[in-house]
Amino acid sequence: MPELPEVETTRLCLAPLLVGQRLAEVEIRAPKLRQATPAASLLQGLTVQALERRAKYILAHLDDGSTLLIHLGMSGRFSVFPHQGVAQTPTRLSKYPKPPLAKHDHAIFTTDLAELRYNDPRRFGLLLKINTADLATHPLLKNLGPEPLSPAFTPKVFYNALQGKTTAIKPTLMNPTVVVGVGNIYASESLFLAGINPATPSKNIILAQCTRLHAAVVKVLEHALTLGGSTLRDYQQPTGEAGHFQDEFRVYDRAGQLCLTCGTPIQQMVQAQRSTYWCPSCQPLKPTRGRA
DNA sequence: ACCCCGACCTGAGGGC
DNA sequence: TGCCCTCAGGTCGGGG
Repeated sequence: MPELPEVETTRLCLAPLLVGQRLAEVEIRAPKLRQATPAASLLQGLTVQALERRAKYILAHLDDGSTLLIHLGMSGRFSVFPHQGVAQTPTRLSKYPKPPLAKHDHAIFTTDLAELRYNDPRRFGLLLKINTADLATHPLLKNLGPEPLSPAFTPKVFYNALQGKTTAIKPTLMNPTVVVGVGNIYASESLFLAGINPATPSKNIILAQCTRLHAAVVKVLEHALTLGGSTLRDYQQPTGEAGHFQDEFRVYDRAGQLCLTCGTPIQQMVQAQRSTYWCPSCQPLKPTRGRA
């Protein structure tokens, strides 16, 4: 499910239920996800001091000098269930009473406010406890590029990252050393918005195109974030509500349907073993002059 | 240093 | 109904 808007939506929903709260009970049911999971005894009793996001990771800073690194993989999600009588958080909490534990509920965190369940059918996700002091040099984090919604991500920084790259721009957009948080949906959507063909070699993107693509990435991610991300199949916000950006898709998952801008059928191809969607008319392969 | 590809998993959906 | 194939929002590590 999770690209930046979905992960950030998840973080925003979890934060009021976790920050400042003690993990009174922790149950770890899967010994291994992408990597071995930490024992519950290493987490239980600790207090969450802050909940941050870096790329598609959620970082729960704990009061023993460690951080729980959380990744949702392809199919991970949280569900939250407030305790009865607990004042509602700013987000409406729709699922109550809580159902029995489900298949693939791999971790359960209980605070004074709520029960939070981490579920991930495909187990590409991650729960990893590391020393907070080691975060910057940790192999999973040290090579990450700029956050797309931060001032560090500028057209010039982006342009420089494309130089020398023969790889097509679409898989490059998904390369986290270039920019983080952009996955398969938002890569296709951003390229459509910028009018750039996804097969264009990255190094052939001229500065003007790069500036448009930079703006498109920011716009698409921000728009998706305001709509709670995209719900395909089973993704949901921790409250159980769906996101709504899927109703705004211009190309993703629309193969054969007509382009909403020009009426040309949307095309689908495979790049780096992932589906890419694009409009051959709005996103011509040859660089065209004068397109808005 | 870059680039490509397989691997890691489960489940849903389509074709026969 | 059931089997078999393909596909799915991500990332890592090995080899060229």
